[in-house]
Amino acid sequence: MRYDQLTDSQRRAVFHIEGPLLVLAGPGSGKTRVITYRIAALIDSGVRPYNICAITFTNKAADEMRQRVFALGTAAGAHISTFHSLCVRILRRYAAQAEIRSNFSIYNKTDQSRCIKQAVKDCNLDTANFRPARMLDAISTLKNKLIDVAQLKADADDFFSQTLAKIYGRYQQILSEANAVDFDDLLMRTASLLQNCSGICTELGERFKFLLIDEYQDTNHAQYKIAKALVSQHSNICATGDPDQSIYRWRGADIRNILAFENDWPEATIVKLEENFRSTPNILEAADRLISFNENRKQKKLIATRPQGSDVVISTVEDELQEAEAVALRVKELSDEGASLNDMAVFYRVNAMSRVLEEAFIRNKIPYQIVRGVEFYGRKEIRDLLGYLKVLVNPNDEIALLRVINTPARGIGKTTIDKVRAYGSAHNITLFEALEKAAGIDSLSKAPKAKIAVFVSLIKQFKKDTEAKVAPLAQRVFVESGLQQALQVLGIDGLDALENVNELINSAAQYDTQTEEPSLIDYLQQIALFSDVDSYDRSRGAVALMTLHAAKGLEFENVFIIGVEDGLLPHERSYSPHNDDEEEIEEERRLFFVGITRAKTALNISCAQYRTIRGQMLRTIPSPFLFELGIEITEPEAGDSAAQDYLHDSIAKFRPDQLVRHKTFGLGRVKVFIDMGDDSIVVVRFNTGQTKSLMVKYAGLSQQ
DNA sequence: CTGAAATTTTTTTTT
DNA sequence: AAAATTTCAG
Repeated sequence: MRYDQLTDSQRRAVFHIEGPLLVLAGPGSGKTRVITYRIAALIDSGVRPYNICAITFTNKAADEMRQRVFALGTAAGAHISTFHSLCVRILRRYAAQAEIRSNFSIYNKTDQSRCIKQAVKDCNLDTANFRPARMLDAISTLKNKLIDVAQLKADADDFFSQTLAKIYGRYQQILSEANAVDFDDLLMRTASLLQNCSGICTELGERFKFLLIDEYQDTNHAQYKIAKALVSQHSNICATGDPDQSIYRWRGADIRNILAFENDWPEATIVKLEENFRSTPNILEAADRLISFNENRKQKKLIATRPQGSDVVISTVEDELQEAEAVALRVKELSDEGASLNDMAVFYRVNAMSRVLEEAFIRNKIPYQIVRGVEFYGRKEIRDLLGYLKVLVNPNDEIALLRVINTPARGIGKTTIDKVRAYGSAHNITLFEALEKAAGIDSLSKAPKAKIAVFVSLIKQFKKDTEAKVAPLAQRVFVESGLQQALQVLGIDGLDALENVNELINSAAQYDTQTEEPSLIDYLQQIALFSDVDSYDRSRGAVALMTLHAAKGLEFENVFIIGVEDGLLPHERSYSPHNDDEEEIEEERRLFFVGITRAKTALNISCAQYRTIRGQMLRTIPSPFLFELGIEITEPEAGDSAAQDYLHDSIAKFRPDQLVRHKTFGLGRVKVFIDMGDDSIVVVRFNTGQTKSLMVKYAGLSQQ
């Protein structure tokens, strides 16, 4: 009875129980609903929830899927997570066979970058010729293709590959000494575990009798291999996705996985979902015309089911300031007409574009949220506290140890650390072990030895608590490590940081209550896999600002896509000097397609004539994609449109304690504001220590 | 050893 | 323009 609302093709996907199934689902085709109902149908047909594994693209999507399944009234217990989370679970469970200790650290970009620099240095190579970022990229590509060091060494036939093999080898060695893995390792290690240990492969195949993978167009080779291994006994795989929405090629996603599904599983049933229940015909026509310019694709229809709506608007504006102002004004209008801010979003190609928007939203007093969750965990104070926690769980984690050993400053400087490291590598022990034996290191004088001893005992004190709940321990570490005091003495400058740490401890407390068996290991491994959209809260009554990539899988009544200019979308880097030009341009086109198809009823696209890029105001060229939409482009109105006026007709007002930024003095806080219309004066105390009285009209202060 | 200042580098998207 | 890194002064 509860399946009544499904269309025929959705029904076919939902009730296909046994054997391989590929659901080619266009945007807005109710794919998520199909997956949810399919899980329910499986359970209705007698499958135990325990035997179902659904893989989503983000943690957020996994959370929502769990809630949806729960809302259908089916028994809980199906495993629903991202590929990476699943791999963490598997690697922890079969740590011994995977040749890893289960308390492994997961290294992010910053950590990886430290390791690769060390690796290049250890190989006696110059970081100018072997750019760390490029090396990491190359290694990531190799890992996604499941090429390990030994294989690269065997295949390397030119100088670059041979050198890369050396760096790769050393990099892996550094990670393994730190008992750490990077994101790609999670997949690669799981893939090789499944390949080399047939017992484990069988065991997991029996556990997960039904595998569902969403966003299959964005799986990479490693994920493909893992999926294949998991279903090797029963072939109960259901992949859902849309080749036209593949936007992660640069990260190793291989669109061939979805295009060649029928080759892998010749008996596969294929269901196409071409009806679109999301967008108005206007929007769909634009999307369809755009994507049809891609050569490399399978024909697919976009069938509109909604009645015709308003036109898609493409407007040209003077520069990014006016673009942002125009968006803000339109948001206000819509909001005044009764539209919900929750249901509006602005998409852009690069994160740097959010700043101007943010200022416009603040100026217009419109609530907004920038969807960038990982940024929170990148803050200094957060990484410092997490650094301590990581050391507690995994004392081999040298990156974390080096981070916290002298944070807050406790007189253990570079020279001291270098001596201890030298001792450590000479005696083939880890840095932490060397610190424990610091008293016996001859090259150290008395003072540093004492300081090290204090640090070591501090860590050992904390360690007694690692089995308990996370939040109290985090709180204790924050206080007793001296981090809290270091922030408190900063006074007003440390308030934001203190606030952030509080937020972290709160979220840890939430983890403690929501998780069945909370543990510090699990907590750290989970937050390492946090993604941008995971922080998005649709109920916050705020307009969402995010990159086009983050927009994947979401939908909004009103969508704005800004900066549709050549060099930005398509991004200049996709006109790479080397190979595959067309492939990359097509991916950019798909990215635009994804953005457009998020819109339910109104879509505003804009393109500025000038844009400030890296501090320089440059003339732009409209994106070639704009002309592919088949929509007339609105030129900027001559004279005084509302958007052009805001800079001239209103002198900004400030209030005491407000944060402002000055071009040369930097950040400061308003002490006094004297409102005299055009001649208003503002007194600001800058972080440099100086206090200045400025004429508002000349100061060029930006509100923070 | 520390913190500030000067210099250099990097500039797409992110699980 | 912002971030990362190195150098410098105390």
